Amino acid sequence: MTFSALSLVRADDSGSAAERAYKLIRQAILDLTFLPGSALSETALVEQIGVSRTPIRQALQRLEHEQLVRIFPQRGTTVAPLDIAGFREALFTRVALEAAVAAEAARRITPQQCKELALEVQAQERAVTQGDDDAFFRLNEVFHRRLMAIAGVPNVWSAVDAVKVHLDRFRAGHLGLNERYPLEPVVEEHAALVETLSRGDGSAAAGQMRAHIEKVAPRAELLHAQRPELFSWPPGLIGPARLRSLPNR
Amino acid sequence: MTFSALSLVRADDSGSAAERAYKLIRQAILDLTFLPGSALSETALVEQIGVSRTPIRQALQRLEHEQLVRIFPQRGTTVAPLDIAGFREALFTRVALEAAVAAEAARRITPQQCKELALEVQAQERAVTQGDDDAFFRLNEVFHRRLMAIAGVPNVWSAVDAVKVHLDRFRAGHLGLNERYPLEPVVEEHAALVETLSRGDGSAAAGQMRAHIEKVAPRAELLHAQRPELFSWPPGLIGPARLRSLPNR
DNA sequence: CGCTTGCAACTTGTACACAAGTACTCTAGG
DNA sequence: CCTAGAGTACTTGTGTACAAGTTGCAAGCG
Repeated sequence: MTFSALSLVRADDSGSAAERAYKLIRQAILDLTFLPGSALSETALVEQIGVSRTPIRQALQRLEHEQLVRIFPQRGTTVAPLDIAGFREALFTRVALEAAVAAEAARRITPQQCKELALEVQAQERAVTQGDDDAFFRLNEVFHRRLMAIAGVPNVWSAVDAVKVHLDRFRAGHLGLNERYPLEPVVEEHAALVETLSRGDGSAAAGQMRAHIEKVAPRAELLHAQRPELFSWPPGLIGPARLRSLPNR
Repeated sequence: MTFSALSLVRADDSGSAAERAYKLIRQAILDLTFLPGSALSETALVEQIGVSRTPIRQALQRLEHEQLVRIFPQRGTTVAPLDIAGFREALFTRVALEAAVAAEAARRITPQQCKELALEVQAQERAVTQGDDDAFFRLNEVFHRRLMAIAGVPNVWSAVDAVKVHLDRFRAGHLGLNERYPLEPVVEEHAALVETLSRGDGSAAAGQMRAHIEKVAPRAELLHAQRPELFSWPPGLIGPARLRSLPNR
């Protein structure tokens, strides 16, 4: 196809060509424009995105590092299939980090910061009431990052971010399913967490955070039942048997 | 200089040129062949390593992703200085993850696995007795990875590995200091941990692991006092004032 | 009919030339 | 002597040609 499904997503010309390519390909993988298991041709991406192979390759290598694609030297590049084991491990990682953050935040938080967090939760509530899911997800991310700043470890977010994509891949929005994940309880849990933090109860805050994040756990099996084809290597492309026979990296 | 300090390290011709360049540059940064804060010229690395700019650039971008170098577009690339705040956050991250792993491992471990762990600890003891520090560090890594496998989350190691380098940079071996970090207590802590795991006491195991890893905490301030020049941008190269005036990324 | 072998069409990996942008220096003018 | 400005020598970013390797098919042979 000459017309690019990618450039229709958004004509974002900010940043370097490599950065643009990275964001476009990443978004296309997350919203299933590129299906898990399908082959990614560098030359095809060159035509679709409109930059040369160099920035394309930079983008693909970043994506391989976060395990969204898999590069087989001299053979091809594919979108990584959804993976339940990977989901479980990403969840474990995020829970461990954010529970520790919550505990530390409870020790350090100031009354002023409590008020600010409460205001953020109110903003989240408004977004949910208005049905603006995208706005809520942004505010949700801000909220979790703020807790890390309060705990004095703002850069722990980068560690969370590295695994978060493997949880977000299972979001219904990305999968084109109609089932809307109910957001009201999420806001309530945030409010309860702020209350616990204000009491300075670290271990309770950690427990609440753990439960809060683990609420997404059922998604994996649910979607595995609904869309099993997204969890395996499709036949006819780069054969999984052949690839698995050479388990590089 | 025409002669390469890098190629003298080891003539490793395995893997792709990019992989080779990555390992060589990374090792050179860790053992202070390339000093923190110093400029890294791509063309100079081309001559030293003997590959073209393309794999060099791939390596530098990987290193930037793990925050060992910093790339300033159109200006230059520098080795990241040592950073106490980064050390603290890396420590926080590793402690949170490994404590959670220890707790989960305590729930899942089998008697057979207990015996295997005990054997590993004995091997560690032998390495320490023989003064083979490198062997011990390898066995230490194997031990921590084994716990993750037992806990059912083997890939959590990649998250630990991503921050571990910012702890290892502070190791005396890398810094060329004579102070030898006493390894005997480390082995004892491992033995005690295995004993706790065999009892299935998750919360005790988590606490022991936390204390075990946090033992390295004093390193940061200690070395900051001894080698403060490694913690800031040296003057005369790419000036920190100018760089900081354009805080991109 | 089944197997082997060689060719053709892909893939990613590497090298290199050039483009775009920055910083330092030297010179000319006040 | 000091300052402003242009030029030069760097830097990283990008495009592109070519090298190395793999897959699949198809023709030929036993």
